Amino acid sequence: MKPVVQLSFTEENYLKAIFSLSERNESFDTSTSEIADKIKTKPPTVTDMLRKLTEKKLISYEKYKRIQLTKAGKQVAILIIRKHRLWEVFLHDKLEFAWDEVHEVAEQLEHIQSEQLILRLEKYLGFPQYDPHGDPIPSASGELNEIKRTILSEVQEGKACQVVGVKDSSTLFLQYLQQINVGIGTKIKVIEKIPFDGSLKIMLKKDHQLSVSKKFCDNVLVTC
Amino acid sequence: MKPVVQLSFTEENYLKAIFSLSERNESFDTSTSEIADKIKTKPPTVTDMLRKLTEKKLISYEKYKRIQLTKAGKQVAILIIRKHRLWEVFLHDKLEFAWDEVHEVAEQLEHIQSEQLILRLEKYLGFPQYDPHGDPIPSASGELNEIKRTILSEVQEGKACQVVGVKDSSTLFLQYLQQINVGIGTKIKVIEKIPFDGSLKIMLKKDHQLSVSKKFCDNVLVTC
DNA sequence: TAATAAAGTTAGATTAGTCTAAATAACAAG
DNA sequence: CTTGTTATTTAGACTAATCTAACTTTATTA
Repeated sequence: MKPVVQLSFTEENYLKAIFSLSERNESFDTSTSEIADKIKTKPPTVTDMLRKLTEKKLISYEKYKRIQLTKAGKQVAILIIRKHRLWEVFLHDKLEFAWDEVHEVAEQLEHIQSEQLILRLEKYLGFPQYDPHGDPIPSASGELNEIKRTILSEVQEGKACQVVGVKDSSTLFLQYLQQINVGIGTKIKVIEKIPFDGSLKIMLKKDHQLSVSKKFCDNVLVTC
Repeated sequence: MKPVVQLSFTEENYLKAIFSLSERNESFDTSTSEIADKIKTKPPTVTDMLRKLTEKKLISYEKYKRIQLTKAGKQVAILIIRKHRLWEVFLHDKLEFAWDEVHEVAEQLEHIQSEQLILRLEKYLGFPQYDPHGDPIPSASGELNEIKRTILSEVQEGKACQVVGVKDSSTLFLQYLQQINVGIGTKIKVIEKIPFDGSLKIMLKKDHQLSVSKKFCDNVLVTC
């Protein structure tokens, strides 16, 4: 599903901002000043842009009311996010940028216009499903898996999660996982986090508690 | 040698255009209308930009006179060309774009701002010396080797050139080269091109003529 | 060398994106 | 339900990059 109109760099950034702000509440909408904050502009600038995006039928909006993306607008936003995340994978996996250094450059790369480029990049990277932050990468047709992955060490105390993969796939690590009976789908509840060494006390089944090291938790991928 | 000022996308394009137009004559200069043609704008637009670039000391220019890059302007232009050509190598070598498809996308990628990105990309690509068209890639400090490489099949009838490398480095091909006594530095004059099958009649030493196939000529890299 | 053509510049207007200051609408709270 | 605060929009102005039309300078050539 290709976007019909050619959008400017700036318009793309507004759509992306509206998308991510909308995702944060039940009604999937946002406001002028929230957008202004996010984009780092002033509200009047946003109002002008809202008029423009409304004309292009990318958002639905009425004066003084809250703002929502239309189906078309959402589609565009998701494709930008797709490009952003694929570039992040490239920067991290191939150019060896640290996971917290990739965002800034990907902000620029996401606006490069070439469908071929993204399709080939995706193939070259081996059709990754998640970016280096654990966020899911939308498909070329705009499907977005909502589930975010993180490492077990970042799960909050008291929260439960489910194993979806590992970072380190060394034999030693995989053997250890088998031994303690942890695999894809295993449910884990974080009982306690020890600040001293970053280790965790976790619960696997009812009453089956276990202590695991920081290193362990850094290599287990989970969803909440 | 980093550019001092932050330049816009557009300013960068003007500098690049002025650079390539200047390269084409003895006096290393160009004119308003040549630039307008190249950038696909109208002459008055160019005049405005010339004033701006003069203020920033990137070109030397006086009303109604011809235009030259300053040392600083040349430096900026060369760094953009460096980025452009490195991206071309990436697109060709890694993403498998054909050599004639890479230019358009590289035109966009060359404006991405991140020194780290380019340094890491260069390393990732194995410090290539030439882009897929045979044009030399400037170093990070702005040194540009002026010699352009091409394949032997593209040398004009009657012209002489010198071997600098091969594309195909299979044992069979290298053995054949050795057998006919062709290596790095060998001088070759193209006597005749046979349009029928693309084969060439070449002269190696005085009176030592030889016929070689199109396939052969496509795999020998030369400079003129 | 004077007339004419070509190249280049100035003047004035336009569009996209931004701003500040002022006006207006929506909301919240006594 | 009126009043005050906050959010939003309008009005008017600015900058960068572009254009057309008109004017000026340079180059050509008869």
